[in-house]
Amino acid sequence: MATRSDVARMANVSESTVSYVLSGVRPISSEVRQRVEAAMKELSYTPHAFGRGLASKRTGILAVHYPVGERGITLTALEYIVAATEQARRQGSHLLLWTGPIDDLDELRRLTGQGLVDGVLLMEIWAHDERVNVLETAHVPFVLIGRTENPQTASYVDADFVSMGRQAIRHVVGLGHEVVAFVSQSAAPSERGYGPTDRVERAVRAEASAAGVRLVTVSARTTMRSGQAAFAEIMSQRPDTTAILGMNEQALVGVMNAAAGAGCAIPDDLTVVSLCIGAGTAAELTIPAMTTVAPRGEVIGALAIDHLLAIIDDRAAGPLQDLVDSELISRGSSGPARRRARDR
Amino acid sequence: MATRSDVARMANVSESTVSYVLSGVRPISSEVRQRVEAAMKELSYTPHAFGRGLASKRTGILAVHYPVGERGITLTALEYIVAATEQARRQGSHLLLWTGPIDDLDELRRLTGQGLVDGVLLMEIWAHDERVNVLETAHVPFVLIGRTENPQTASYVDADFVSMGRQAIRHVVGLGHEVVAFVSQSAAPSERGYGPTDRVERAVRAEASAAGVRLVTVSARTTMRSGQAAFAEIMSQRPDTTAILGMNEQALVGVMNAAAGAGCAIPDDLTVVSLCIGAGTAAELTIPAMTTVAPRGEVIGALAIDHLLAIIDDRAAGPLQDLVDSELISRGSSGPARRRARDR
DNA sequence: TTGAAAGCGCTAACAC
DNA sequence: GTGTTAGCGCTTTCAA
Repeated sequence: MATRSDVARMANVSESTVSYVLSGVRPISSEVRQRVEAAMKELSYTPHAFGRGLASKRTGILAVHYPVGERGITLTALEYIVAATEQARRQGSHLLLWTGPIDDLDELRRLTGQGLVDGVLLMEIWAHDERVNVLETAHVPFVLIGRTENPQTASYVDADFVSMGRQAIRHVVGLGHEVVAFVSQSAAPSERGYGPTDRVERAVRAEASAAGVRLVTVSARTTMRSGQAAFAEIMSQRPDTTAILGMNEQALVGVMNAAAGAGCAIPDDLTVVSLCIGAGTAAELTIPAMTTVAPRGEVIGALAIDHLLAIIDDRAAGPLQDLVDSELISRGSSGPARRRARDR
Repeated sequence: MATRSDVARMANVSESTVSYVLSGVRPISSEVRQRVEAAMKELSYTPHAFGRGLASKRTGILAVHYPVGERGITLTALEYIVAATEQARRQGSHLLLWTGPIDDLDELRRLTGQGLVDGVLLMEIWAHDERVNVLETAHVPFVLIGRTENPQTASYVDADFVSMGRQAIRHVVGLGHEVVAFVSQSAAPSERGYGPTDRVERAVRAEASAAGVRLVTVSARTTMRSGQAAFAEIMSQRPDTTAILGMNEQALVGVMNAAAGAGCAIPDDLTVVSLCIGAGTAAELTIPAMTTVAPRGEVIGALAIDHLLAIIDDRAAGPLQDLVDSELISRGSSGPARRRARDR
């Protein structure tokens, strides 16, 4: 591998001149520039990342922490990560993936203490997330994908769950539905302190009451069986329910299945809308495919990287905080409310 | 951040002694060792990765290239990546994720030319994969997850697709099935040169004929609708089919759906087995859940990292080539063949 | 407009 | 068993 001094020798200039040609912070005569560029091409010279990193205090490496844990990784989360990777690359940085436990703060300290990374992206943020403190005291630039309960000066990019609930309710209201059920997610121990589910639920409630629709809420675990039970419960509580929302895909698959079993056609007799906060994989696998309201992962991931780089480059005045609108994708599972329901 | 010289000063030793305490390649008196360790703790010293990297020619960073492309990323692939990340961490290395196009060889050259990474893991290997040449001529250690048509001296870890086909056939044969259908995956343009689908299909064919079962093959695209059509086609060709295998999840969901529609109960009337080469997400979302034969992603990912580190450390005599057995997970979609089928 | 030289934090001979 | 020192490849002041 050619080094800067090889290039300098070949171009008959000093070593520093080569650097300045590359960085462009100093005027260079076009004659010298040409010689240097020719030499670089000739030797197919690529600056050495570690040499540069040592000297410049900038490594060009960002890390993303996605604690895989028991929940496993979801396709939605993956979308964020891929988007972040691509945006980082576009901006000339590399992205390092770390999947260790969320509470392994020592490892986080070690990772940042090594001076390996310029900044960190944090995912799966808890309401009270210790990682924030660790990074703040270590003075390591970071951006949350998600939010703590009180982000204060922390920079974040998050899906706008309020608008997510609003979009879902407005969608069904626009289709004429008046009695709507919400399948909420019963909190597993591992969910404690994880905010999105609560936010979505509150938003759905608020928007439903603002729109004057009757909302019945039942809760289900993340299994199909539980969704089947939820459907039965809904129908016994409010047989006139014409639309079911939920943010728990597996349960919604169970709901659709139970509906079919009960002779209830989708979307003719029943509308189903999935609010994706996590998985995002079942929508295309049901018959009919599920209408979803889902975060725009590619926007969130890329924006988080932009913010992180802005902070690293000291271009950010205060904390950078953004909520990104979700996207409604109307597939086959939602349609106009039945006459019958209206006539009632 | 404390540096090595801070530690040396505090412990009243030379700077190199600090290094040797850390690396252990030189005998150190216990008295000195204690002083040094105390100083390191006191200053909460973490060796600087870039300093070490520059001096030692070892960066402690590995890269994994997963070309996301149009196919998107699958959960199976993700399992490999997460397993690799965790194994790398366990071995004291970091893993950098790169998702650029498979044919962006210049970017690959740049990545490795920067001296950033010690080695590379390649995923989604094509039959003729240019990346192999690029890395070989650049003398960058690498390991394939998958195989080229002729891997020769390249190290790889791959799922054993022959055993995968064999396991699936043996499973249904063991359950008494004698007429079996195989839903093959019609090759999309983006699949050209991607080997696993072919390997599985050949293995299924060979094992079926060895076991003396009748095998009818139909092909389907990766959609439910296509799977529904495939079911119809199978039933018109061989109405006595009692088991359907496939490696295309979406199509299998369609098959199960069409079967239900035709009054065909699973697993009582029909057994369905999914050979997972890619997605691996639908199995838990059908009713009943699908029996699968799937690669052991956590084994493959970890083994690939071990091999890569062995090559980097020059511990590998020749190419390291491994096939990893798949795992049959019997869920609800497979069961004994109906009497009726046997009586025939 | 260009060159010289002092580091960045660490490793690994080479001395003693 | 321990210290000294010459780099690793690059950036960036300071001089010219």
